[in-house]
Amino acid sequence: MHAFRSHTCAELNKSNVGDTVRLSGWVHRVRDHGGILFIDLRDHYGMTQVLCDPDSPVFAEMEKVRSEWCIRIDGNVKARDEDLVNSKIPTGEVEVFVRDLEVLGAADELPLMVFGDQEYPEETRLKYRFLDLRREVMQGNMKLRSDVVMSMRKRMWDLDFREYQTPIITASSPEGARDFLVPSRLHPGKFYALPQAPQQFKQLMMVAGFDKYFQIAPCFRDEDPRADRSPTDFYQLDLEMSFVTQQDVFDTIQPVLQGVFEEFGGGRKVDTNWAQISYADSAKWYGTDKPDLRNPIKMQVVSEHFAGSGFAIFAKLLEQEGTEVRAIPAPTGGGRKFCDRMNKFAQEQGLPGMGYIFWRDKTADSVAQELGIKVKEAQAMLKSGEVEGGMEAAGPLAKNIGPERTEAIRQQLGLGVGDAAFFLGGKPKAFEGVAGRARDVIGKELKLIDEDRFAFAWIVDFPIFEMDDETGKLDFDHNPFSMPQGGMEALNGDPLAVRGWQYDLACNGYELVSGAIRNHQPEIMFKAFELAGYGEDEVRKRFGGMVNAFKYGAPPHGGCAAGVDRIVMLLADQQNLREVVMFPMSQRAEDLMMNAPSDPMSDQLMELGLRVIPQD
RNA sequence: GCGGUUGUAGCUCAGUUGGUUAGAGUGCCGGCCUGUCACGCCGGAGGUCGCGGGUUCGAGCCCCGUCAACCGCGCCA
Repeated sequence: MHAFRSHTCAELNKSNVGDTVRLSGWVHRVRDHGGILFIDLRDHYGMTQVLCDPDSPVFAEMEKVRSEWCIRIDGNVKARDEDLVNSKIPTGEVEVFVRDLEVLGAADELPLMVFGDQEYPEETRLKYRFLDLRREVMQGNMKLRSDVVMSMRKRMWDLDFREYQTPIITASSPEGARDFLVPSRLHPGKFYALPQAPQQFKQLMMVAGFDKYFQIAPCFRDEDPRADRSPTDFYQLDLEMSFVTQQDVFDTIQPVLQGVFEEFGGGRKVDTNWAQISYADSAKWYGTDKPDLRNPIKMQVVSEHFAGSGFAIFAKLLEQEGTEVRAIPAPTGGGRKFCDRMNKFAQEQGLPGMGYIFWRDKTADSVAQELGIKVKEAQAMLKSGEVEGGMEAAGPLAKNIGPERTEAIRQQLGLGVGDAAFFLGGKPKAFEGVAGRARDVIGKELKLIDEDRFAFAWIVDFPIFEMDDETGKLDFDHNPFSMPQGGMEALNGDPLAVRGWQYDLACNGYELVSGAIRNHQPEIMFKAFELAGYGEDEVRKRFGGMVNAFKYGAPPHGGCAAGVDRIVMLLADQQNLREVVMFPMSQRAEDLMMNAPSDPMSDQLMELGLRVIPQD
């Protein structure tokens, strides 16, 4: 017999009754009845109940094993009586009577239990990741991740893409995120960098004529983390193709991702029509470039109703250049308590507040006020129909701007009794972010979001440049490698008006994909960099390899990269990336299990010609 | 760098207006138990209430500072 097992813990069934078997696994749970002892033995594949009584030669030893010990047992497969079958596990019709036991690895008292669904603090889970990973949910998440990656690979191969590896140690690229630097021993004082993405390499592959490239590529960025952003490294389904337009890239990647979501989405609805929304519209309607389109709320500009109105704050504001007032409609949000809570939310987010109007059935209070009569009389008149009921607008804003403007707003937003609308004013850049987050919160609180759906949209027409408000300097808004729409001609006009062949894919409020048709013409590239304040020498120094390559017959090309971790996170229905990463860093970019980062040995530093500046 | 939340037994948590010896569940140790599958019953050990300072007759609780974890902002071509 094999040294460790004849079967896995998921394999045995009625057909094995009478067999002598050998199983290895972990002690999931012990139920000791004195004269009889049950142990659930678990491995990667499943669970088998093994048992023991004083007839077994190893009964005394079996009584000593505890949760999460790794053991090997030999025994006989027995059928369970009909009333003892456990229908919860596939092996529930049988059990194994233990005749021999070998403790392969005993376990100390556990810092976290594998059994059960107790929640544990991240710190504990990360420090004892190997235990955390033994839990059923985590085993499932990791298997899902592996399956998703396999499916992506297969789908890409089926589209005639091939997977090529690119360097992990490369040159620092000055644009974009912060690089991880790697000191060079052979060139003391010089540094390599880990790639933020294989961006330049994949473009060089296109110049080299490979036509269709993809890679499940590790990317390294030294940026502060978020729940949906790993602080050190993450994986992308990276792809690039030659002789394509933006639409070609969309038509290529959509079936791949849609297919993956359909395959692993557990029956949740997957959008088949992916809208294309301009960056400007997305900002206006949703306050973000990665809108959650499961949320039906669409913001609207309502400046005209406030200009010159009795609401002085907005009326005055609108006299300034570049300002506007936007409304966030909130269907079913028509209650003072909810509106006040949202106003408070805006204040917590750093805005002065968020005005609101809500619509309700006319109350006796307001009829009484209007007619100068007692509330009781008003009640009676409403009831008898003497006074017409109907709808009224409530909230301080409605009073200030008067009934006509209020009604015009209501009609524009298409709202009715029981609904509310929130208003934000100023320069869009200053309030858009908060508006977007408010839209999320409103959608969640009012349960307007269809949780059972993956909602996709391409966000297109990103601006190439942005103006730094403080310095007044132009800089790249996104990435400097994108082709401006309109080419050289466009760059000779107003740079802030130039849009790029550049796009993101938004899904349920996450940016899942980012990409572009690349700028493969050196003159256009130099011009773009020049506008952003980088001279030709500078560009040659920083991107020399690629610029040089573009002088030798560069094909038009483009592509994108999809965030593998985020895709798996959505599929696994998790809110945090760490749930789908085998060995993630903590929020402070530390590996609590491996103890990284750590102090270097002094001879390591010596060899590299480095000295560490002490931090007080 | 900034803001929010949290920090009490190995683990998950409760702890009232500041008031006697800080509790529960689970795990651990011991005892009983031959059909459990979240086994049950009895007993026991286990605490720098994150850390430092302050207010008070008295602090787990109030104040100040600090550390850590997480969430968010800035940042993320």
